[in-house]
Amino acid sequence: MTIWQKRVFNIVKNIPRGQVLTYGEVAQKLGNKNLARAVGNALNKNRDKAVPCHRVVRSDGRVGGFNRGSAEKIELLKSEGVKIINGKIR
DNA sequence: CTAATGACCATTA
DNA sequence: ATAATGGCCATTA
Repeated sequence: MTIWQKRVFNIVKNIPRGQVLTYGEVAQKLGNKNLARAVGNALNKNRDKAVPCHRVVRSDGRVGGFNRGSAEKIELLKSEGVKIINGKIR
């Protein structure tokens, strides 16, 4: 567990149910929007279900990756009321 | 130390 | 609309 992961998780942990943030938005909350890639890198290693890492998506509306597969990520989001059309948010 | 990798993003063609 | 490109940063080999 690195200090970077703690910073990322603290943001992601506060995402309400049914809401999503982009990797870039999370990066901006950390002070620098260029951290988007590193944010995904941290979430990739997360296996704690207390942090809803499935609520972080890409800026182009696609869901992005997931450690258990993108399909599972989509199902989780749909079960929370997030609308996904043709693999894209909204 | 360097180099490669990745759940990204904005720009360009 | 899609595809390629360059850049960004933390982690890992």
